[in-house]
Amino acid sequence: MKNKRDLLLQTATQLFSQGGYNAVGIDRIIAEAGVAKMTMYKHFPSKNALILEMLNARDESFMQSLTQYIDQQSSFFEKMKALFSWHHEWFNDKDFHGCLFINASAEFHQPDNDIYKRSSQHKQRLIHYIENLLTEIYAHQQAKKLAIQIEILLDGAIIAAHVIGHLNSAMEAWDIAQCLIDFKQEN
Amino acid sequence: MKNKRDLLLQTATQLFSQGGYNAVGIDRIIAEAGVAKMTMYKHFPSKNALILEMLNARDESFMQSLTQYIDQQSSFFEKMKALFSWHHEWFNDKDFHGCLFINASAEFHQPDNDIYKRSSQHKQRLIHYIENLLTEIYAHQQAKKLAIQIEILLDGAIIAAHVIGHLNSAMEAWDIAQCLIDFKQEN
DNA sequence: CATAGCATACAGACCTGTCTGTTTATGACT
DNA sequence: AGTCATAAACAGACAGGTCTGTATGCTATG
Repeated sequence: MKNKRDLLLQTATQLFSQGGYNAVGIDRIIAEAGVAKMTMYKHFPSKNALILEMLNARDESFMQSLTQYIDQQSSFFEKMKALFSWHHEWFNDKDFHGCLFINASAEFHQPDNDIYKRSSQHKQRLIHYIENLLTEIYAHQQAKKLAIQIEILLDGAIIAAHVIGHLNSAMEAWDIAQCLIDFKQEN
Repeated sequence: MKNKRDLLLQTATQLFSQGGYNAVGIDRIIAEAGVAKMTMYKHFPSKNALILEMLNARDESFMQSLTQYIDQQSSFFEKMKALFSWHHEWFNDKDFHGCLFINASAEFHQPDNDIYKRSSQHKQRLIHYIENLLTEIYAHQQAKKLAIQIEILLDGAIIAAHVIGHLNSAMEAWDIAQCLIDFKQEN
């Protein structure tokens, strides 16, 4: 049997993803995880704390999975392409229910809310990673601007996949990115 | 005094926008609107029905405002630019709390949920409108593909503005669009 | 024996939707 | 113009359910 804390985080990730944060209660999470309520409250002092820790874990596994996927490629062009095809695979997973951070922002968007701030942080971390990828080709200033634009493409693709059900959106976004990025300087 | 039904819809729009759908209760809506609970339940049989009607009204006013704004322009280039600058103004409104339809999809994303279906419908309606704009320049097939890509740009900009707080995202998206669209055929 | 986890009940708050009875506005007829 | 019937909105209590978080004992395993 797994560590109860990780089991709770994993169950919470799945249920919050499927049902939303406010709609899914503590009782359902502990029932699905097969864990007593007191065990959960020993590991996480509140539901909000559970959500925050779950987002932390998700941020970590998201970035790790993405970077590993991209690191398999060597050329700049292939790396950028991998950035989009990783998203394509994500959207076409049967358990895709949108981005946990975007969805969290939808439910908790008071500026001082920790969950909201954590979601924003995740997106900024991703932008920063993309920016680093781009510095292989671009100057600092331009990489910064392009990173934000690519993040716009990726988030737009997430929404198109989730809300509209357009499961090819990541490839559409990649089309746009190719038109946006100048690959001529490629090494 | 206004029509109570419209007053309720307007109050619901504001409160759901600020606080989210599940977090805002009926009691708070009727209190803010200064309307009795039975009056609300006479106009809308349930909270879900209120949300649906509110989304209908928002869809209508959204499209009307956008199309009026765009119709002020005559050239294709200026119309496309207006599409993005309308969004820019929206994001920089002090009452901007993200897209009501994206946020609704985040809270209700069971495939058979009416609210989810309504949200998807709104996005599709917008895509269709953009597609019509594009047919001025492009062939049917290409306009269809481009419309989806531009919708990806707009939704990405919404997320960047709402989640990351990047209030210039609409203009960044417009930059991308200009690189995507061929204006040489402009009349 | 001690620690971790179990089951379950409970308090208190809140939520949706219903019920009742009162007040106000409207509008038609004399 | 004045009167009265009808409809709409009002206030507020209430039922039944759900939610979070706490408290209490019991069990099993090392």
